[in-house]
Amino acid sequence: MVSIKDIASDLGITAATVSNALSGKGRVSQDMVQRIRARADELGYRPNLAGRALRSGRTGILGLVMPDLTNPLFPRIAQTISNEADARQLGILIADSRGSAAEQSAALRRLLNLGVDGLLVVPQKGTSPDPMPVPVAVINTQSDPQNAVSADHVGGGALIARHIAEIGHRHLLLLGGDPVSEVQSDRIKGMTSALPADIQVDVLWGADGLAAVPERISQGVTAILTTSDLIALQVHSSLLRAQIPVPDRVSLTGFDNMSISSIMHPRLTTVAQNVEDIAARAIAIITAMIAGTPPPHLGEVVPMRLVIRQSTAIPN
Amino acid sequence: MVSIKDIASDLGITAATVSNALSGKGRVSQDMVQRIRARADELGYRPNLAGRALRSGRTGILGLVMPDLTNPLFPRIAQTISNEADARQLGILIADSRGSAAEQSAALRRLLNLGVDGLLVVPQKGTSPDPMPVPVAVINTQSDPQNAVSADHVGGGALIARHIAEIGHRHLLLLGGDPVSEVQSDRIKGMTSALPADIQVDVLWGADGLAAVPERISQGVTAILTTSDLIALQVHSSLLRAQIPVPDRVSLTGFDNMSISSIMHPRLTTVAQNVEDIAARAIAIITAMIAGTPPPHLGEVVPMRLVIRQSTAIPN
DNA sequence: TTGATGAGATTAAACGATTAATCTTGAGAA
DNA sequence: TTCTCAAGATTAATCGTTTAATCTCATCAA
Repeated sequence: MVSIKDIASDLGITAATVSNALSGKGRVSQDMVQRIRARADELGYRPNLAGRALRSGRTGILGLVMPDLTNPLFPRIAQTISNEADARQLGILIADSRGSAAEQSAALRRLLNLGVDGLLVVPQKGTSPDPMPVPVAVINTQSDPQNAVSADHVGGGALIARHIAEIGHRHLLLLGGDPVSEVQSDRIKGMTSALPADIQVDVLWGADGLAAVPERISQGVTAILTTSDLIALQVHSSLLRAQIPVPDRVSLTGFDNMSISSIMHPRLTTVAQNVEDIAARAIAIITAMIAGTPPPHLGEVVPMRLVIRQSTAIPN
Repeated sequence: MVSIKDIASDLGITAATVSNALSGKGRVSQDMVQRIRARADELGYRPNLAGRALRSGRTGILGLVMPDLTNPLFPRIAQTISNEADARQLGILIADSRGSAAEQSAALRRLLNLGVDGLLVVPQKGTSPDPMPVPVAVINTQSDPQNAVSADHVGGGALIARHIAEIGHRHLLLLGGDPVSEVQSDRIKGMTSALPADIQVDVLWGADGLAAVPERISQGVTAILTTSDLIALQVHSSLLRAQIPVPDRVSLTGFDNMSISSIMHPRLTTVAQNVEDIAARAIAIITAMIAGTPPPHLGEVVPMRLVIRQSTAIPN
């Protein structure tokens, strides 16, 4: 590998001048800068990050911890954050906290050992990351006091509930995966708080809730609002089995606009996160924290967008 | 951050002794080793990777390039590889090559700049990674001469085709996404080569193939074999729209045993990769290459496993 | 002529870990 | 007593980059 010294001895100058020229920091003549740049390109010079990290105390690598990479939402976030990081010459080490708070702590520790400058954490439901020796930015939801930036889950819940109310449904079932999840709780909260008082609302959670679906429909529920496209897919599957047509007999909504939601039949009405915006803000915040400058707009939430498809209809 | 020097001055010895004690390399008395270990733990010492990398020329970080993180198969592979790497004290930088060969080259370059010791590449369909200054292990399929390890896609195709033939289907439609993909071609190849000569087989690709599904069914096709669960889901969706029941009128199979395949209704008959085994072998191969020792079993394929569910049935 | 000034370069130290070479000490042998 | 030997430690250099401090000139003003 070609180092700064190779370029220097090649041009009969010292390493310091090369460093100054390439970083644009010291005083180097225009002419010299040109020649150094040209020679560096010719030799295919790539700065050695280890050397730089050792001197500067920064590795230029961020850690990203996600609760479950097999949930299609998270790879999308990871992908977007990676792109955003690339643009700033940063690397992203992705870790999966696989369902448990203990795994989350272990993942954080591993990333620290690898020398990350800062951490982006989408926390396990119901947990907060332990204090860390490097800056941490949490991506969760507004009810988490640690939240650095996130989608407006409350607002998203309100959007979809209002849509369902507007098209005439009067008896709803809200179905969440786990009330321990702040995100899902906020979504449910957003739904309930946006609904007029004359609408009857049942809230159920988890597998029990899923199992209760046919019964509730027989009791008059005409719309099922879930906190995730994955849950909606499961509901849809159980409705198919029970021969209950969507949306003719019951309307169904998801959350997060995953790719399956537009492949399903009927295509699913859902709410989309502005993943790009969230990723950009998260990176902006963590880089500011690392640089020691005041991070912009801590705790801000990014509006969600209602995506109306064929799984919701006027009740009959 | 506490360094080796802190421990040394703390115990009134030199850094070299601490390094020797912790790595078990030089000659250090048992007693001294004990004391150094104890003090290191107390102070919460974590080796600085930049220092080590600078001296040793190794960063302990591998790059993993995948074609599309939003395809649920790849996060699963990434997750498994990360786990395997963790166990060996290695870090994994994940990059997404997002659908194009150009993106793939760019991703490889970025990972190189970040100083990875080696690369694991699941290549874009129809491409081979450019030659690299660090070892590269390709995870693709047996027809790729560069393949270091992969699932036995041909064998997997044979498994599922044989199953369909055995339960009595005599007119099949094989549906692939893109013939340029070596993986998908091998799967189709495996299917066709395993089928008896008296079975009628149509092979179609892409969106045109998908559109032709109802027509082919009217021409007597009783089973549709796809090269991906995602394609199967799309087929299923179009069959639903056309009111063609699965598996009563037509059997349907996928590939890769993604999580959606067991959520769908009917649950999808598919073929599973042994992702853990592939990940373990891939890491073993790349670490051997990096160490300069001969890599074990280059080009081996890992058997796939048939997963029979409710989307396939005896034709009527 | 002397001094001040500043552009343009160099020197040297530092970051943390590793390791070959060297030094110190005590024990045992002759 | 002197010599040998090895265990147990230290010394010093090295990896590549950055940067504060310093040096060398040429230019220009007084």
